[in-house]
Amino acid sequence: MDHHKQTTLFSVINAGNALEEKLSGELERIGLSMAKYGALCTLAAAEEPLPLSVCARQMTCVKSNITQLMDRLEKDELIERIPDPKDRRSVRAKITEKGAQLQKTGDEICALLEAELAQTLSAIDHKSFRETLHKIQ
Amino acid sequence: MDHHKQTTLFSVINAGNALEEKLSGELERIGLSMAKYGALCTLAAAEEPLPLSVCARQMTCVKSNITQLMDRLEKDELIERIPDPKDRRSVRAKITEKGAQLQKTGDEICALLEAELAQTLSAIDHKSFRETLHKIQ
DNA sequence: CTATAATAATTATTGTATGAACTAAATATG
DNA sequence: CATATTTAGTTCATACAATAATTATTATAG
Repeated sequence: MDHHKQTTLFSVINAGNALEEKLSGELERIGLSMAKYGALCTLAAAEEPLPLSVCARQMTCVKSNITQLMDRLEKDELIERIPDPKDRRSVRAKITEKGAQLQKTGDEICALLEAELAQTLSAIDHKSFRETLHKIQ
Repeated sequence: MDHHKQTTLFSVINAGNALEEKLSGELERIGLSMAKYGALCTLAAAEEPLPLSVCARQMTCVKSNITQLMDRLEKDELIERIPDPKDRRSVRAKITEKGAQLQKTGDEICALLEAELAQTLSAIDHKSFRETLHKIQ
């Protein structure tokens, strides 16, 4: 869904969306969406199964979203839900071997896009560009 | 749904998402979403009712998406569907007075955010920043 | 002219995201 | 200790975006 305003505001928004679409197109070929890949990254970085509420906090989304996302990831056998004996309210998401492998493949795809982007932007100072963008968040 | 990779790729994606979220939060206060505002902008710029397929093309999204979006806009009385006597397959979306007014209010919100962004980025050359971002799309 | 193609829009299904209402369990407070 | 509050997760309703399949109409080819 594109917008066509010639402003810096929409330049940033459209550039972000264009890259997101490109990345999500690549991820799709290995059966991942941005949401699934993001969840797998969070779980892979954690090195221990995370409570779903922690996932929601780290991924800055609401709990109900995580519930559904984990449902889909579980159906794909990329994670499994395990009960937490310390807190019987809590459910922890544990990344499977299959999930960990797919996450790594996703990282490789990101690295390729990052390299491609570096080419596109070769004329400018990446670090200052990134710092500028970071001000926006 | 945030991602946390420290790359230029995700700097652009996250910056775009941050601005989009900010804008959509402001638009929400006048009852608009990004999708609704985008459709109203397209129709307001056209100065004549547009066939839904033309809307889909201009907004780079699929027709089924437009069908649903126009359903919601029609329920809000921001557009109305009118039949096309020239081609009985075609349905044209006509922006209402209420829709046109809301679209203008949306433009004002965008202008405020653009000004705010200009402040944030005051140290850099906006034009070259925009051109850099434009390479990405 | 008739059979076939292409086009316009809708419906149905799925994925992603949010918020509200709910259940169960843990924690805090009187 | 009993009650109230908070926290964890799910379910439900809604919005938005995409795909595939369907219907209706128009255009094209033989």
